[in-house]
Amino acid sequence: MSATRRPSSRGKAAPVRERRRDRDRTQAEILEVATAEFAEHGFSGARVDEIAERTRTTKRMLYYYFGNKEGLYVAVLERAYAGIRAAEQSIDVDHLDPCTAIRRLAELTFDHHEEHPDFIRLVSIENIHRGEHMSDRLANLNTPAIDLIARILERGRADGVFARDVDAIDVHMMISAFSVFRVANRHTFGTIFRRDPLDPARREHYRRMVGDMVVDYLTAAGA
Amino acid sequence: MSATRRPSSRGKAAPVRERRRDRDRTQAEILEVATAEFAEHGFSGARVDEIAERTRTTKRMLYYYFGNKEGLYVAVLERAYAGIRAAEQSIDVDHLDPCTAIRRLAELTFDHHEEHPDFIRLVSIENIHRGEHMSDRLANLNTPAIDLIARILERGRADGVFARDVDAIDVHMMISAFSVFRVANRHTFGTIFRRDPLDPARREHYRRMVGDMVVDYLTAAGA
Amino acid sequence: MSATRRPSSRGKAAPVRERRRDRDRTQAEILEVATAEFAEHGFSGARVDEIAERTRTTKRMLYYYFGNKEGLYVAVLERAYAGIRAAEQSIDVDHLDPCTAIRRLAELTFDHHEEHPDFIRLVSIENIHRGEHMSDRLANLNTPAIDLIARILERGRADGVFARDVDAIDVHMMISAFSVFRVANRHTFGTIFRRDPLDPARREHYRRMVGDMVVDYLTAAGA
Amino acid sequence: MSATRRPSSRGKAAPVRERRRDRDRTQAEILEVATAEFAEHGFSGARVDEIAERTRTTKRMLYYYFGNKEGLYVAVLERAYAGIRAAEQSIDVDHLDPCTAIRRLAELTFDHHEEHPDFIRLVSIENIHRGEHMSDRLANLNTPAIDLIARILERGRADGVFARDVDAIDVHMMISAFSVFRVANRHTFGTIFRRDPLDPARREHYRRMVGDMVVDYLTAAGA
DNA sequence: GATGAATGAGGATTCATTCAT
DNA sequence: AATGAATGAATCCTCATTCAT
Repeated sequence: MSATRRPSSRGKAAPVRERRRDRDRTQAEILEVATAEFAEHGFSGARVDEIAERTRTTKRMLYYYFGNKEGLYVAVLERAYAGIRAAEQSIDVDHLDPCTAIRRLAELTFDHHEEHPDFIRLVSIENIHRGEHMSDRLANLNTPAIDLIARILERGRADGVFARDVDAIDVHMMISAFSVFRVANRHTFGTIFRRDPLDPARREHYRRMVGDMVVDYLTAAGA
Repeated sequence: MSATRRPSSRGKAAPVRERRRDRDRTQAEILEVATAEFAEHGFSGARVDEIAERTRTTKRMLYYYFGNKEGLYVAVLERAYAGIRAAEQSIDVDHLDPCTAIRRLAELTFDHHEEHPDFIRLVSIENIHRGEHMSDRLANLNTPAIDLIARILERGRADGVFARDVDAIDVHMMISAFSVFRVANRHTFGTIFRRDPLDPARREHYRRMVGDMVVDYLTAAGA
Repeated sequence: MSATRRPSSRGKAAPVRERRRDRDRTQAEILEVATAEFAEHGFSGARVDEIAERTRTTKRMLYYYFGNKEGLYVAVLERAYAGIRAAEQSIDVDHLDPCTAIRRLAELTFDHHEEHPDFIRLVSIENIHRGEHMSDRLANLNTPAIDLIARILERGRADGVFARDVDAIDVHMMISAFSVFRVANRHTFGTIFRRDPLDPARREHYRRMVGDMVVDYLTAAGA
Repeated sequence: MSATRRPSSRGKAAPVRERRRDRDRTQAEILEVATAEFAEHGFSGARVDEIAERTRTTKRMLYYYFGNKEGLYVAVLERAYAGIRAAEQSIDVDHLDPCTAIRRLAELTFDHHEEHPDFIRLVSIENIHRGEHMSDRLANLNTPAIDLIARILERGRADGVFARDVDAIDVHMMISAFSVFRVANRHTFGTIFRRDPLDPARREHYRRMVGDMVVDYLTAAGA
């Protein structure tokens, strides 16, 4: 208790900035908990009470900061997308030859999705809602992955190694499809075919598979 | 229990066979409506009242036939999987050369998913629930697609056209990933990249893409 | 307890009609209580919980029967207007001479409003809401008072006792204004002028006053 | 208390008179906005947040100046009554003959209420609350209208033109009833009888009507 | 005098499910 | 085999008010 109480009451200064930091910290905590709850149960299944209870604040604050359940959900979604954008922005494959570069990018996407199942779940959930909470802000954000792929494709074609006529968005879709499916459809696929796509023993196999898939497609002789 | 069961067969009506047909028809109607509702809103978002209202029977009947909301959902899910099984069972590609055969199969999967978005939605929804409603019955059902692919792979390797070392389930996963993603993630992908994966104008392109992808992968020189 | 339990379980018959009567009785009870609550506190001030608590049923039933708070309010309002319509319908002044008849009608309106302060309050409340809950059904109902007044005016003019050129609706407004004001504005008027308009000691005086007012107006020499 | 009061008058600013003017202006602005809000939605329906938001000050100020919601409402009510008092105080009809004078007064009341629907609404609202916020201050204020009417009645009786035995308060009630009803019950009356009492086309008719009504009543032959 | 963040208590509404017949 | 009425337990949300500075 007393550990969380900051020594704020000295003199008159410093409070505004600190209060704002509190505010941000509180919001961040709410978003953290809400992300878990929405990812676990979907929008309808998520419980506002449950989120509030796992926070140091009260339910009232969720409404104070985010308006209503939907506002909170949208904030969660935007935060999730901001995360993957940040991850993509730190990728640098320009120094690799085109084949290695695109394989590397596929593997990083593969890794990211495996490590962020909650993001994948949120995306599935949002698609069930027909993307109705995707604000324009999300659409207008830059998409680093596409730019990366575009540069790789350009180099690959200049080098003559990529024969396939396809653009960056579709290549991204191919990589995403595989990487997302493995996480998103893990349970139905695993149950029906008795093979868990996330089984660590098969991880390397699948990781190589996504790279092979995209490289083979781009370099195919008959393309 | 037995006290409430009346002999009922007195008077003119009550032919047993006809009553059963009525019963089946009623159940089928309920399942039809429930499929739409669950696919549209997910398990938590679906409303029992809504399902009942769009049926010619009453809410009480849902409980009479399916026990509770979850029982109805499970029945909907099983019916949906039975549908795709039936579709797969009617596929015959044994007369085609391996490359054409696998491409054909990929295209049929691609077509099926495009034509059955509700099935894709139900699968997404069930994965959000971590497949907890996937009964053993679903797991134990035969999986025609896998058998088909297995036969094609065998022929392809015998002919020497398929160099890639991969089994039928993983090939199926690759095809499914692409075909499912296009439908399942249509909205988020479409919003972010401003390209609707289901745009009819791009349909042929994507259909060829899934075939190229799997053929290139299986036939890759370096494999 | 056992007194309220009807001996319904004999044989198989009779339940439907009886159940409906129960239903009607329950609804009537809810409306009775709701009328008091809305009249006392207005729409916003009224508490659904409070209404439910003073009923033999539960809060859930209010929603079952009336949809929501507003639906209940509208039902209350319509029932209140139905009451005054019924009262007006039983008035018969055709056998009286025009002056006596219009005076009689004024007095009956005066009496009715004094005896139904909750109706007057509901009308005030609904006017605060700009009549937004006045359904067309209310507007389309016949208005017995107007017909009565119209007949009296006609006779009075035929007899030559009513010189004033005015129609039934405006005469009704004059009578209503006085009779409603006395009840509706009792408190502010009473406080400011230290004279309670509903003081029984002044009742006869005001009752005669409304009659004089309308008769003088209709018969005025200079009209 | 006194600990929080700082001397404040150090440096250039802080002229006491100016600060008071600021204070008065702020209060006046709050009252203006609060009047609209309370008149529109009633006491329970009014929102403190809404009032604060439409003001240049903050919500905290409402509490600082008026204590709580009820205190603000009382202030609004008193201000509203002060307004009509001021209006009445500027009336001068002593130079007119009694009939013309009382008709003039009735018309001025009629005009005032038409022009101040928010005042009429506040009065209705306060009556719903059984006048519980009418402070003694309101009761003790002088009532110019009554004095005016009293003088007119006296002159009229001295002249022999007013035969009716009635006092000023009751005459005021008759005039107010008509003038208030027309505004206060506009919506219910208008809906039911399909005649808007505030229709500009009928304004002159009603204005003459209130004058005729009171003059006829006071001068009636049989009185 | 002034402010933005915070909040406890309550308020309307919904939902899957069952009861009586 | 069928039905309309009924319901307990949540569930989302709001509101006047106060706290810390």
